[in-house]
Amino acid sequence: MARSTKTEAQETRNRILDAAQQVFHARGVSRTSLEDVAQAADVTRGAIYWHFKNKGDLFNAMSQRVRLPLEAMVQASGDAGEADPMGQLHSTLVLVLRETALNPQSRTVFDILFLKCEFVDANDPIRVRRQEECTNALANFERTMTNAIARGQLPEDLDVPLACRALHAMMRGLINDWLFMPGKSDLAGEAARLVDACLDMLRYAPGLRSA
Amino acid sequence: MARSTKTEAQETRNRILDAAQQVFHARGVSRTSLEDVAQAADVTRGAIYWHFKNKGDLFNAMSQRVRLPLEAMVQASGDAGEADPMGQLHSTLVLVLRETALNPQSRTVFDILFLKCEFVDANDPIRVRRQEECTNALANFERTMTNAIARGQLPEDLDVPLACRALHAMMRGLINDWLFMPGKSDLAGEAARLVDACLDMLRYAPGLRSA
DNA sequence: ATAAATACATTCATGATTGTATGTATAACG
DNA sequence: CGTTATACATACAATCATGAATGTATTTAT
Repeated sequence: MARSTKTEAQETRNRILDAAQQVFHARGVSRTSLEDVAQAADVTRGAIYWHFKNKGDLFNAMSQRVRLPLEAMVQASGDAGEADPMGQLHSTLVLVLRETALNPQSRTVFDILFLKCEFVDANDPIRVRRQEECTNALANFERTMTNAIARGQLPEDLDVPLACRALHAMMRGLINDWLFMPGKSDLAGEAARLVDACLDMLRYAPGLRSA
Repeated sequence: MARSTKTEAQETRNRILDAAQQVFHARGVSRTSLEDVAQAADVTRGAIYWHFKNKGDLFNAMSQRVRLPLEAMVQASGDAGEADPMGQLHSTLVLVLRETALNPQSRTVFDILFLKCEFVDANDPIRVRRQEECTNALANFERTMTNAIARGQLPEDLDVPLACRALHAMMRGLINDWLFMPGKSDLAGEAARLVDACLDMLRYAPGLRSA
């Protein structure tokens, strides 16, 4: 009924974000009203409208919480001075898969992003952000691969842009398939071998060489 | 205002399906009301409720129109008696990618299925159907690969289930990435080389061999 | 200590959708 | 040629979600 201190306000803000995450996951984004979120967070809609502009703003804040750290991880792996670029890439990709599979919060948010929300128009800020993420990941892959070529870890005639797209597709497909068919595979357990296979593809697939 | 002949009724039914496809694509599934669909089809909601039980039923019918033919294609490629299983698999996968990229109706429906609808609960009939499709595709891949191994086209110690998952992930990822970042790559043009790369991975990647 | 800003709760007006119920002109059928 | 089922259109009731407006008890700053 009243005003709380600033730290308490941050707590309620986090409670709202947690509640949104849970309810979005359970009911899908478009089907959940802010009233649903409010009840799950044990506040009223007034509190939500105080902290966030609207549902889109809330959704955005929720997804950023999980995606920013991962984005940073991928970013860090694109260091052009890395002495063992393929080894670094390998451990980063495995980490991403394992984080997806084992960290409940990451899994939940990815589940929402992949299966429980709609990307309507091309200018949807959330979609634009994810596209930027993709572009970023591709750029990091490209840096890593050219570095790997320079150090003899990848063939010189590798078609780098094509290889980057193939690698990215594989990673996204793995996460997508695992989320879509839960319990049908052990992503965390197979992560290392799957990433091995991806990187082997870069090394050995004639189809990825330049014409 | 009145009753039309049976063939005319089928026409209106198709008009409704076309309209649904278009409006779902433009506005996203959950944001489009049946009134929107009705206007786009130049009928009233009464017509929609006559032909379909509700929005979910309409959505289901719309997606089946496109997916059934593709499913049949993949199914046909899983023939255990095929003399050149890898060649057959190659042309089928290329066909799927090209169909996705070049057939506007396929592209639109896939765009809806991948980006513009929500898969809420595990028992959602549409989701169950897609899961069945995946399981089916994986089973076909498995038949093809064991056949290919028998004919010396793939290494004997290939970890077939893992390889199937890798292949499926790659295909889904390619389609997903292309839909998500339209205009950033030429899926149809690169289809053959990308599929080459996938199948090369099966042939040459040590990471996909059994331990 | 007082004024002002804060962190919410409550209330209200409005619009949007849904499913159903009912009306109706006509095609199909015997 | 009359009846019946069909293929819709129209009308209705009920629910729900949104956003803004307003109220209010503190907290913070001065």
